[in-house]
Amino acid sequence: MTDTRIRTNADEERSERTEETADERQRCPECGGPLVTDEERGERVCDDCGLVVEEGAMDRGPEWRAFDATEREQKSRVGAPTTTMMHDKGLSTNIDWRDKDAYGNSLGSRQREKMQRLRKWNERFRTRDSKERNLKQALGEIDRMASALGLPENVRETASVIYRRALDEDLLPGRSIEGVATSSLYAAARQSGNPRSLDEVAGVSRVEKEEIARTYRYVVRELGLEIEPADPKSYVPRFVSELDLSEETERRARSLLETATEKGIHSGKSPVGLAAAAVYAAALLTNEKVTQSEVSDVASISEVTIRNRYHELLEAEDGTVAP
DNA sequence: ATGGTTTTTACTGCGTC
DNA sequence: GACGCGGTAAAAACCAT
Repeated sequence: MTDTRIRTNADEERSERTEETADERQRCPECGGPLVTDEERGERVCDDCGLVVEEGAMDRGPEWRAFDATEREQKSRVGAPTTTMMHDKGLSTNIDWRDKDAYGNSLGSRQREKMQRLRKWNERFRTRDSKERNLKQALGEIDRMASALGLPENVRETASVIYRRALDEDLLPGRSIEGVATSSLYAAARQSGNPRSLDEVAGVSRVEKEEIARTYRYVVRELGLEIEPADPKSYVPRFVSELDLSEETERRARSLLETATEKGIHSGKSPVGLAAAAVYAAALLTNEKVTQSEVSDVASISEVTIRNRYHELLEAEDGTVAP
C-alpha cells in the first residue's frame, strides 16, 4: 500500500519536472516571452522583458583540438580556475586552520607547532609587499560594495581588473585606495551594461561623491577606458521593481525611451533622469499610481527634472503615433 | 577660466481628498 | 490643511573648449 503511494508520487514528480524544464527552455517564467541565448555573456535572456533566466553559462569544453601529446599537454586545462577577485588570483597556498591531517585525524603536539609556524610564514609571504596588501583591501571593498549594489560576479571581476591596471600604472599615489576601488567598480558597472548612478555608488562607498567622480575621470583617462554614456533603459527594470510596478509599465517605459532615442531627444540629458521620467510616464499610461516624489526618491533625481523629461517623452511618443 | 547647457533648489498657485 | 502636480526664476553643477 505504501509502495504504490510512493511510486505514484515519484512518477508525478518526475513527469512534472521534465515538463517544466522542457517548457523553461524557450519560455520566460515572468512574461512567457521567447528566450534568446546571448553567447557572448553566457546568458539566456527573455526577448520581451529582458529577464535574465540563466547566467554564468560557460564553455567547459577542451581547447579546439590537439594533434599530438605535446599539444594535448599544452591545451588541457588543469587546476583550479583563476579569479581576479582574490589578490593573488587564488593561486597561492592556503593552509587550513584546523589541526587535522588529510584524513581528518587530529595532529600531535609536535605537528601542531610545526603547522603554526608554517601558517605564520605562509601568511607573511602571501601578503608580502604593500601592493599585495593594498590589493587585498581594495578587492574586499569592491566585493562589499558590489554586493550592496546587487551587481553580478562578472562586474566584480571587471572592477578587479581595472583596479589592478590602475595599480600597475602607478595611479594610486595621491589617491585613496577606496576612491580608486569605488571608481573601478563604477566604471565596471557602466561598462558591463549594469550601470549604477554616481549617487548609488557613493551611497555604499566610504568616499565622497566628488572624490569618486574625480578619481573616476582620472582613471578612465589614464587607462584609456572606453565607456559609453549609460543607456537609460538599463535603469528601468530596477526602478520598476523598486516601485512595485507592472511589467506592462516597464515595457512602456522602454518603448518610450526607444522612440525618444530615435528622435534624438536624449542627447546631453542625464540617462538616469530620462529613465526615471520614462517610468513615471509609463505608470501614468497604465493607470498605476506612483507619485513624482516616489520616483525621484528611488532614482535620486529631482521632481522638476522628471516633469520636464516626461513631457518631452510623451510629446515624442505622440509625434510618432500621429503625424 | 569661460560660456552654454542641464539639473537643482525654492517658491507659488491650483485642484482634490 | 495636506498632498500631488505644474510652472518659473535663480543658483548650482556639469561639460567642452
